[in-house]
Amino acid sequence: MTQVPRISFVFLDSETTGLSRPRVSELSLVAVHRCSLLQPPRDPDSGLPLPPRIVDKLTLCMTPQKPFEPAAEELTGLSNWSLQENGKPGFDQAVVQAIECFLARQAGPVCLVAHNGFGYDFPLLRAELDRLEADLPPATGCLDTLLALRELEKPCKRSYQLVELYKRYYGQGPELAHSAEGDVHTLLMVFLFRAPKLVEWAAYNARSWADILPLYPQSPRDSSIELSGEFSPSGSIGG
DNA sequence: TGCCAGGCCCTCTTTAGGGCCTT
Repeated sequence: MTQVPRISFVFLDSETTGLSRPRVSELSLVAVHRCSLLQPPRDPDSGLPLPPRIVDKLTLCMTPQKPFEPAAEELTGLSNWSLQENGKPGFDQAVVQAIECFLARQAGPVCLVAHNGFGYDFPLLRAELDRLEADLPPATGCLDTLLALRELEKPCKRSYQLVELYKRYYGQGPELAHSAEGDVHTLLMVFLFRAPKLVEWAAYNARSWADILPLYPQSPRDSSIELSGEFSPSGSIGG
């Protein structure tokens, strides 16, 4: 059997204001013991993996200080109004500290796992951290299940949307979709279905967090939004 | 004023174009 370095896997999903220079509105991190990934409990009838014991979980909602795109607001059920009304601060130093503490609790090295992570979640997290001049531990690894599963299932050409993968593996749709916590659970179950291959794949193909570039560069416009600290619910910024 | 993502992958490809994937 191939020897695979001992890695802690942390599953990550973010909800955002949309697809154009997005800001994070919700972030969810889930840690599962390595043995739970490789030897999960299984349904005695179907043999399919059952949800494993989650050992650490962090879900944070935050006011993104940028108007939601209508499609994102409808999809996620979050809005600038609801988040601000509930007094949720933005992606600030407290969020950075929460992430740092969460990762520090895991037996290192940590490998973050996200679906389309290289194209979206990781560069987005990098952009948010850059804005605060913060960073993650340099030894942090990154695994993109979209890239990995496309590679492992070649020549499969069917959809690789997270929900479609879940349906394909488990024969039904996930219970929760388009909340960070719901999607991270869906991601975890998709990972479990292919866990031995993905764990081995990660050992040789995970990228370093240090190689993740921000989704977009910081601009003076970002700073002006930040400094204004407010936005109008109608969508205009700063008057 | 007007526009508004972008990287990756596949193929009817490579001097390109279109679809996928994330919200």
